[in-house]
Amino acid sequence: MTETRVPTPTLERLATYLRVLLDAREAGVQTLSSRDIERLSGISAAQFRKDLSYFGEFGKPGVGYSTQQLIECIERILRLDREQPMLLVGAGNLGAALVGYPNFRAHRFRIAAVFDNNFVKIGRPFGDLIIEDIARLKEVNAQIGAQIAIIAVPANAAQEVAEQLVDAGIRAILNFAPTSLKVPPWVYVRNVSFLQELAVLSYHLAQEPKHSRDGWTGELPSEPTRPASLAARVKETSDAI
Amino acid sequence: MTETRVPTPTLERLATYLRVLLDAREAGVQTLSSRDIERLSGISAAQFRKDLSYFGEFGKPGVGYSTQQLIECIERILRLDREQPMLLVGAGNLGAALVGYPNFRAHRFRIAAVFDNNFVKIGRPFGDLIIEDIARLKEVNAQIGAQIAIIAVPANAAQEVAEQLVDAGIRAILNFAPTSLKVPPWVYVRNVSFLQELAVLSYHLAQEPKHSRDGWTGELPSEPTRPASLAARVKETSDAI
DNA sequence: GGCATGTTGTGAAAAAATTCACAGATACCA
DNA sequence: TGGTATCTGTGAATTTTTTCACAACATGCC
Repeated sequence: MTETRVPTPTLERLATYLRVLLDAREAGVQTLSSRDIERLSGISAAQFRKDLSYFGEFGKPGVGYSTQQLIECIERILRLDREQPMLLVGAGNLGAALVGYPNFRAHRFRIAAVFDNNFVKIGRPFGDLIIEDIARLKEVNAQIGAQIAIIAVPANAAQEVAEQLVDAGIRAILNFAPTSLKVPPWVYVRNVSFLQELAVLSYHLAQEPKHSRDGWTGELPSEPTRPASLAARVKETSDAI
Repeated sequence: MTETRVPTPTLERLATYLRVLLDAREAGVQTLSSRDIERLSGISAAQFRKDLSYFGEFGKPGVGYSTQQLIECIERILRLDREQPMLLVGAGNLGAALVGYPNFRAHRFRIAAVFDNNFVKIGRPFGDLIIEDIARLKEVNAQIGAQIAIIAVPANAAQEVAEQLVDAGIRAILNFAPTSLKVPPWVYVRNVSFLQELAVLSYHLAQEPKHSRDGWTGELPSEPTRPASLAARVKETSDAI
């Protein structure tokens, strides 16, 4: 493992591995092999091992990976081992969903401030926060020191917001607006596009199904070696996301 | 262009091209070259041409692409040329954001029914709709005939929901729950994970900035040949997503 | 110890995706 | 008409990512 750049797909999968590992720890599983990960995540065992190999050696041949240890390693790699304050711009429905998203805290992400440009909303409570005037973005972030921001405003406002964020010292942006942001090279942007996702789904509907229904039993190709407790199903009314 | 399977990244980019084309049409632009697309989308001209080549020949050498014509072609490819009813499961904050998402309609996606398992919510209005009992999923979809569904429930409920959706005849699922769904091979699933996106951002914060700030002027490397109208900025209070 | 079983880490091979580079087509102008 | 400039479509080259396959290591059992 020398000084290679890590592929983005690898980073994306790392978050999946972490989720699986946390579930396993919850279930009291001390050790997992790469094949266990494959079964639990749908990502191939070889892929998993290769992904980890970019960062070092974490497993023990013949045994597997210590759940606890690997969790800690991945959290360190992804910088999930420290509190990460974030700025949210756009106090609409999506913003509300993000502010209320319960899983953020488990990964030490915290929305530290919400901004909007609608003077009717400014000053109103929003989750635990008060909606701030977008004009005060730089000022507020001077206190917070967030490096990550989430853009949840309409496309026509997104570029301007991005520029304000960059000015406020933001180095990474999660952009939900359907537009291509132009930012300086030291700012990293990831776009989330619901329409893009739906479009890809839609395309696949058009294709002839390559897989027939024959032979599908509804049973998962599971290995009976592990107790079912790992995949225990919580069966109760549970709040939607 | 023979019978090749289309790469998924190509499909994802198609939605981006479409967005750019719609903006251009709105601005009255009749024709676009692949380099225009590159400037507007950030995706390279060669990539754009290669992507289209999977589906046929749409441009005119020396001229470019007819905005209107290419829009129609991409909409046909992505099956965006017909009404597409969808089922939404999970009437939480995220569900609310999706039901209220304005851009769906422009692409002929329509959330036709919302389901939840929380008896307190069932029967209550949700956007234009009434929240239905998840138990009636199959029954309701017998009327609607949706092929696409969106899962916006917590991870521990997602697998069960997926199975009910499959039973109700759904063929494509957009999954917001942080879990790996097991579905029959004729069902196509795409996962959206906010945590995954944030984790990748977080990782990049850790990396040494490869790009120094030197030479960044804030100016985009734009070509002055086209009128600014195309990138006209709407400057007003606009509702967040 | 010796052997059977199971697992990792990783070069090498394969597959997939992107970029290059250019022939050929179109438009425009003098 | 010929010359110049522009732009597409695509085979080939390149780069990136995934998969394969196996040596080396660990464990448990007799």
